[in-house]
Amino acid sequence: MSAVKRKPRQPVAGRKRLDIRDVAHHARVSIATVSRTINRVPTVDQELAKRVWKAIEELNYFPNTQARALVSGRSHLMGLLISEITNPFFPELIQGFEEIAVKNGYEILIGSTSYDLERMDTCIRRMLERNVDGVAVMTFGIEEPLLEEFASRNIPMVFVDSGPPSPLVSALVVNYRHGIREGVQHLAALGHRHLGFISGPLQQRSCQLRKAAFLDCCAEIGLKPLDAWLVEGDHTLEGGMRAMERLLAAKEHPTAVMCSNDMTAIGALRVLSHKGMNVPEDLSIIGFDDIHLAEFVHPPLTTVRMSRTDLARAAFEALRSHIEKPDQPALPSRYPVTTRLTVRQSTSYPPGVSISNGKRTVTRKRKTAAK
Amino acid sequence: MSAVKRKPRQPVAGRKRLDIRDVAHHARVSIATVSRTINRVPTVDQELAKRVWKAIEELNYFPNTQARALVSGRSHLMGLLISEITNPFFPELIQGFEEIAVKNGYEILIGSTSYDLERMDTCIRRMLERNVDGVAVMTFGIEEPLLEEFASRNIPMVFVDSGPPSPLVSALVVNYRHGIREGVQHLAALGHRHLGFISGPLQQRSCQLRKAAFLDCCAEIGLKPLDAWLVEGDHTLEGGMRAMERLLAAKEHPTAVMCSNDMTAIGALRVLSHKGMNVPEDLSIIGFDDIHLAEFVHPPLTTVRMSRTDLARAAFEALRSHIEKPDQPALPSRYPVTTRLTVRQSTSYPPGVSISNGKRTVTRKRKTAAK
DNA sequence: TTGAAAGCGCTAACAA
DNA sequence: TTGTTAGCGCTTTCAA
Repeated sequence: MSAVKRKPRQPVAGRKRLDIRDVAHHARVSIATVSRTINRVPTVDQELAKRVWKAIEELNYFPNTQARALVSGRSHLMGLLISEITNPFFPELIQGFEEIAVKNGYEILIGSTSYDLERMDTCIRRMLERNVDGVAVMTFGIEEPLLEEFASRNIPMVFVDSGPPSPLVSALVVNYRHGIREGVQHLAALGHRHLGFISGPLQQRSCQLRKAAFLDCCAEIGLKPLDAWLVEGDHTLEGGMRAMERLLAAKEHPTAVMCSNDMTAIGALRVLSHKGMNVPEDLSIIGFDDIHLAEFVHPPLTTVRMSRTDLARAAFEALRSHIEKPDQPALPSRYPVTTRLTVRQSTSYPPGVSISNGKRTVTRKRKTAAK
Repeated sequence: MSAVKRKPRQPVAGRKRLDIRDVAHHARVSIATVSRTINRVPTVDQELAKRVWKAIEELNYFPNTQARALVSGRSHLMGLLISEITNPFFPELIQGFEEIAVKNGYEILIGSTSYDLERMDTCIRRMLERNVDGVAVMTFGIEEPLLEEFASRNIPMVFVDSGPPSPLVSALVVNYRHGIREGVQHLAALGHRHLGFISGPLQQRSCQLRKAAFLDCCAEIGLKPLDAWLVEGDHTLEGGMRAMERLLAAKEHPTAVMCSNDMTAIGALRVLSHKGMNVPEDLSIIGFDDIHLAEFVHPPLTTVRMSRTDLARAAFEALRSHIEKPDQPALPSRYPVTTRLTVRQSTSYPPGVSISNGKRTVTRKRKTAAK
């Protein structure tokens, strides 16, 4: 009952921050009013609000996020689960996500799974412990049962291409077909009839979709790639090299190869260059993603662009609407993201077809002229 | 006085997590004992501890980080301030830092400044708001007065190459000279006398140091590069291209060029390839960093390796010792990080010197043979 | 419209 | 060795 005098706890040496009481005192109002002002509750008197803001300004106060999170049950933290931070696609995605998240008052917790179950588990645990308000699963199709942990706690998620159906889960639906069709038709228009495809790891849903889109788009125009021209890579540069070597080992090889991502394409380019083959004269290559680097390889890569900014924005918005309007009846649960071809210099006529179907065609220069 | 019955607040629909009380109840002990058990306070009875762990296991309980942070004053969050997440050097650094941080119970908050003062300010504010326990400033020498915000709050910091002197600040001291000397002497041993250098942005301390090390190492062996051979880049691929073009515009150009980072070197390689010049036959190139990509450009890049893992580990340890042993009298405040040359295929004899000083030398193949 | 006060889940001081 | 309890800084209910 009686207030026993205790020595006040000082958590870490001298690290005492200003708190809401200091502001309240300075502005001669109650802490409740300060809280309401900060949270822009409309019923606060103009005059008082002004005093509060002035005090905040003068003291350079900002609220303690942990306390806020503790009491409100919202951490303003979003988990961002990616495959591999060293794949250049992801930093670009992170950048986009971070930008929009920060602008809207969220912080992000990045988890890099490296396609490893145990790491995935650690990432999920970290996110659970930090109480993320939502999770963007940008691993492109490794949907683990592990993710049930989020679902069972009613933590919203957003997936790419897939994801368990649930009221709190949305999906970014990437229209691979659009860009891939442009790519296939671009090759066909150049005269290619022998197309190959280096896929990503086929246990990933997204990689299956890309490959299927490629095959369908070929079929649409009556093309049927040989089995030996369909090789599985792993979305790394090294994997791309290995895959291209396998492709070239076939008795006949295609005159154009589409790759499931740009790193794969860059690996393919390396192998061709090592073997003394010229791109696009001897073989055309198309990538996928349009990472920054794509423009700077030799030759600059023709590729299907999937915008990181679009992806990041859609993922963020999907999560935000679930978090902030949890009882909205009809939230969109599918967010479309499109893809489109960017033509650069890794594609041209197939060998020996530079004058075909009556059109006079200009042969490309071997070396790009220096500007 | 009287306990008024209130409707218990339910923060977010159904998101009720288990708390320490549930565990206490389940294990038939007090919450204090649960807390002590979790925090491994040695005075807990073995028997009780066992019961507590069992309860934790059975309930799949884990503590609420925000509550812990609030009461302990420690967020177990470290800020990681980098320049540009899309520069491949940084994801590799982040990966290393994240790995060691997570293993030790810390989470990281990444701030990408993009060399922009305003963004830097935002990053600092975010870190302050989230109450980071320490900050690793890996921007390589943009020390802003803004960082005073941390110092004035007694938040430990670690810098690369520099940083304001203070008891809570440590510095990673990179021995640029070691690797750069190896590079310069490697070139000299091959017969090069005309060396150029493409620096990074010279307002960065780290870039000044690299350039100075290069010049000193040249001087050591009696070499003095022409002014026209010392060009400033900006550590991007595009910047490297521009810089190399400027270098080639000089009346005479050097026979070997060292670059302040690998992206710059890769840009330089591009330009040379566009101009039809062969590396290393016409010009040798050395990079700096040894990013993953360095091995995969054409030709594979000879470069000075600065280990991201070493850097990350040193930064983490520096912060951790300040955070966890704040009153340790003699903490190391300088952590050495070394660099060393990795020889690949972008360096060779200067043109026309392939048979020199009596040694018979093998001319390199133009194309690397395919394996 | 405002203020007092009850917690959010936890740690740690103190009492037993 | 264990339990009781006062806060950590904030939001929000309730009463005024």
